[in-house]
Amino acid sequence: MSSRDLLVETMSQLLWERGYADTSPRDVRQRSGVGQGSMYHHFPTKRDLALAALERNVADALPATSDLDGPGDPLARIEAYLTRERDALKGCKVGRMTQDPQVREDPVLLAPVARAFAQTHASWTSVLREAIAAGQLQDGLDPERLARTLMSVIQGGYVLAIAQQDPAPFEQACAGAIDLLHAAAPSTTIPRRP
Amino acid sequence: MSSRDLLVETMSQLLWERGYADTSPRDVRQRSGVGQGSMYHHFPTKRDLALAALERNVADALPATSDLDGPGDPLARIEAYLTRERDALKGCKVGRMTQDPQVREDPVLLAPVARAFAQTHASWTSVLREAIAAGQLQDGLDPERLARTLMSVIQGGYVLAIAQQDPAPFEQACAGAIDLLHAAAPSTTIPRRP
DNA sequence: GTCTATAATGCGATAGAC
DNA sequence: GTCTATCGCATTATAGAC
Repeated sequence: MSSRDLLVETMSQLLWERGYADTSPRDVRQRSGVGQGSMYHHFPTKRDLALAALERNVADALPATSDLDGPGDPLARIEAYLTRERDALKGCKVGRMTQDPQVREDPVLLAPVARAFAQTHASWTSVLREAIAAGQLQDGLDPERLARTLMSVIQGGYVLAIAQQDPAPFEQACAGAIDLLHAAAPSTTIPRRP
Repeated sequence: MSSRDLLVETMSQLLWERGYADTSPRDVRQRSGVGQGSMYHHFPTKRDLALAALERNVADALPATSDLDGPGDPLARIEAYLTRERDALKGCKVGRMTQDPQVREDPVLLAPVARAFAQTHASWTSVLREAIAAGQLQDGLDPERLARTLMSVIQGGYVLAIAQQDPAPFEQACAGAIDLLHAAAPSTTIPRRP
């Protein structure tokens, strides 16, 4: 593995574990074993390295949405995505970045994060639209809104899990969302004949 | 206002705006105008000051749950809480702390955060139980789970809003949650007589 | 590309006078 | 309680040889 790739890989890990503000170039050097000179040759500033690492983290995280995009029963895809194995105590490597002021205030650093969420929102909207069309969810529900709701359940679930130092709240949040989706199925009772 | 209170107040703001790692004792001094000697007299370390400020932020944030606890129609209280005016781009002053490794890894600093979430969860569970008992939500929904789900919607909504630098995703996430709750009302159609 | 040396600035605190 | 002075170390680089 080239020094360059090693630096990006290491910074990606550290951004996930510690965030931007709390990760120093020295941390990256020590964990990666790459020397000072090499590091500043490939990446003139910490920000440059962080940008590359952030893009890598986004590229890492997005394939998970293939659960949503893939073919098959829409509601089943939604449930598969919501029950997918996740390390709740580590949080989301993309969502995490929104809490780092130096990332959030820097349009260039924030851009990959915004793109990732926009794309995920599109996938969610699409599968929800399908579920409504298939009669699995009540007509009249707004797929774009619901997409925001379900994305939030995941992102917020991480927060609850870390606060309690226990993955259970994350799992309960997702399970509760699935319960709600089931409860929002169109009624199957047949209205009394007029 | 005493120097001590001024320090706590200022640290509270900075923890909300910038987090723990990215806030230095010097930042606190400069914004508060309190001198070095005073500061280290009242708070021997940055961590001591942060703990006091964190407890203040928790005390600030909890009264909002009175929307949930208060008397009246349970579902209306839920909707009131979910549509309450919030500055989505600033995020949650309590939830934010879960993303600071130095807070999350320090049981003493994390404790007030965990307590706040536990208490909020209790309020949510209680109002949801009432809503189910009142026939506003389908019987068989689990109030504890649903409480996690709705708390997550709020916490995650902040993440989406910051990622897009736009409060709309937050509002949509909450609106979508309300839509889902309405869709999860018990069916009012009368089943065909057997 | 990688190395070692150097440096300005900030961080988080301590010391001791008033 | 508040002030000023000082401190050792980390951060975020830069310089220039190899």
